[in-house]
Amino acid sequence: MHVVFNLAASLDAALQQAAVACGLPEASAFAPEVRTADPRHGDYQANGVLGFAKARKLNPRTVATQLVAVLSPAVCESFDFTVAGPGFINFTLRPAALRAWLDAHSSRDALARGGSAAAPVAGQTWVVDYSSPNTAKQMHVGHLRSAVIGEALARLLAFSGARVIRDNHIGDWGTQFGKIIWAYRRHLEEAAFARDPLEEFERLYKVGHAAAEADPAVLKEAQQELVKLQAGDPDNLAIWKKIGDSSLSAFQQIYDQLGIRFDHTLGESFYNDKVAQIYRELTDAGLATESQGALVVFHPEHPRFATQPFIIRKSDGAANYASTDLATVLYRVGHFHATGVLYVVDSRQRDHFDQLFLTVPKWFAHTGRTAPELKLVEFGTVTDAAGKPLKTKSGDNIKLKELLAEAEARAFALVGERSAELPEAERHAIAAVVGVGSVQYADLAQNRSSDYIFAWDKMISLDGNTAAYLLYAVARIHSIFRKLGLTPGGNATEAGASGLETPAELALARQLVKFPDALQAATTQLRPHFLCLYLYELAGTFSAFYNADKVAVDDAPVRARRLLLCARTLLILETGLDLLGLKTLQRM
RNA sequence: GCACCCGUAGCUCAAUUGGAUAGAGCGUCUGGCUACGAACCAGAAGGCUAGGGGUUCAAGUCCCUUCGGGUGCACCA
Repeated sequence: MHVVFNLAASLDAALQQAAVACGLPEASAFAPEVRTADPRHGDYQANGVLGFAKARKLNPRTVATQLVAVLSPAVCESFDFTVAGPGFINFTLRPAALRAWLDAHSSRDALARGGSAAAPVAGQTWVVDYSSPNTAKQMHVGHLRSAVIGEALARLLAFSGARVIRDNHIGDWGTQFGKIIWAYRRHLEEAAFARDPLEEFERLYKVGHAAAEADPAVLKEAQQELVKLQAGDPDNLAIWKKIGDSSLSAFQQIYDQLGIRFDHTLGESFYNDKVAQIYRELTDAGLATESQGALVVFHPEHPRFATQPFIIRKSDGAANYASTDLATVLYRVGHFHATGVLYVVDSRQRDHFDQLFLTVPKWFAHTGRTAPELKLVEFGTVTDAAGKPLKTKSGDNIKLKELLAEAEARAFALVGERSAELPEAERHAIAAVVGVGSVQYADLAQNRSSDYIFAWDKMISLDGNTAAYLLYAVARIHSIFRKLGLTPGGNATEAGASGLETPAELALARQLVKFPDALQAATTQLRPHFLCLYLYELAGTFSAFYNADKVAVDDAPVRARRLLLCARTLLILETGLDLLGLKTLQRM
């Protein structure tokens, strides 16, 4: 029996063929709309007959019955189906078809081949613009979501066959550097700098900022430092470089914990010499005009941006983030040949990106270029229980370094409770995976658009839709194989497996074959929570199976088929968690 | 003032973009370890989807409106 990776998509195609075969009027306009179904109704359901029939004054049930009568032999072999309700077609996979899918998808490579076979992004080049902190400041909780969500999306796109370019668009060219350099020259504490350069730069910024606030003469001096820096003064450039280097190495420690590795770190300074071309082209195209001394773009067709300007050059002649973001688009198209760009940013920047996305197509059209697809992947704010932006008690931003350290400490305490018998070094290693994974997963599991309430108890919790629950399922499966001295997915382990039979076995197999749907939903909609939800349900279905049917039974064919289910569950859980950016464990 | 986002069980969140009886977890209650990890499982209770109107075979989802919350709006990104 031949089975494809994405069964829903294959049913969709089969129904379209059937529409032609049974001579439906306007058959080419028929969209079957096959989706995974509530288990009460089967494995997949086609909803499209209703709308199609209604619009042509046909009886939906009659149309559905006609379609079903001419379904291809391949579909009939794999599925049972019925016409139900007002005109739904329900499909239920036969056990042999479930088994065939599981046999055909026994490795990560097989899953990846399936995932990229029909994916729209396969072969395309996508730049993912995420994380993007400012230098001279430590990363704080506000930087968490972009990093975590961006990394997951980058992995998902790559798994679907896209060429992915991870670009950390750091803020390394702002006005803050004048104040830092001013303070660096006067108030640097060598010992503190040696201990943690970034913390010292952060302190120097506060010193410089306060001094400039208090004394206009200082402000002037700081501005002079900035002018010197921008004019290429070697001393100031050296200080600026030092700030950048120490910032990047501090960022890298966080990225290492989160499993993030960028291909490029091209910050605002990189585009410093590329903005003049932007001013010129936008002006020549008639898009940019002078207003109140600034160079701005209006969009007359838009209700708000007809009057709310997109400022691409400040009235003092300096670039701002609109200038550099425009230059960045051009670079990514010209240099990386990007099909599109994902901007993983806080939803408060919506206006800016709406304006950017309105400007780029007009600009590219005027200059005879093909505009890339620009997509805003926006996310809500991280808040406390009261719904206010998360801060420390003293009102500062919570440092990411400290947040991750606390997550590990909480996980370590938990591992001590549950698995005191493991060596301490292993407990620490486990705590690192569980702690950081919990933070990542709690963020990813929720629909990114909404604000996100940060709560340790919910996050590090052992049950519910959490990282620990999923990691536990993974560890338990590894444990089965370890006890039996077998390798997951090994040919010998699964040889002679009999057909799937018990309700728990079948339920687990049904859940496994729906991985492609979750993968597709998460990737095309750029919403990792669809994958999280799926993996959580898979882990739950596995636990039910594990409780209902003993794996290590004496009956060899039964044991082999249950080991096969264990191995596929493990494969999909580990693949899925890896796509989300989480590490997994063999013991915990 | 203008614009955008949001309001789902006591709490935290889903609902495959208009599909069938709105689902999970936490908390509460009842059961299950001399079987492979109980960090688990089986079950119960809990809802006028903020209120009102509309669109259609079908609305938590789309349109209008009221109320409540959040965010953005001339040079910080």
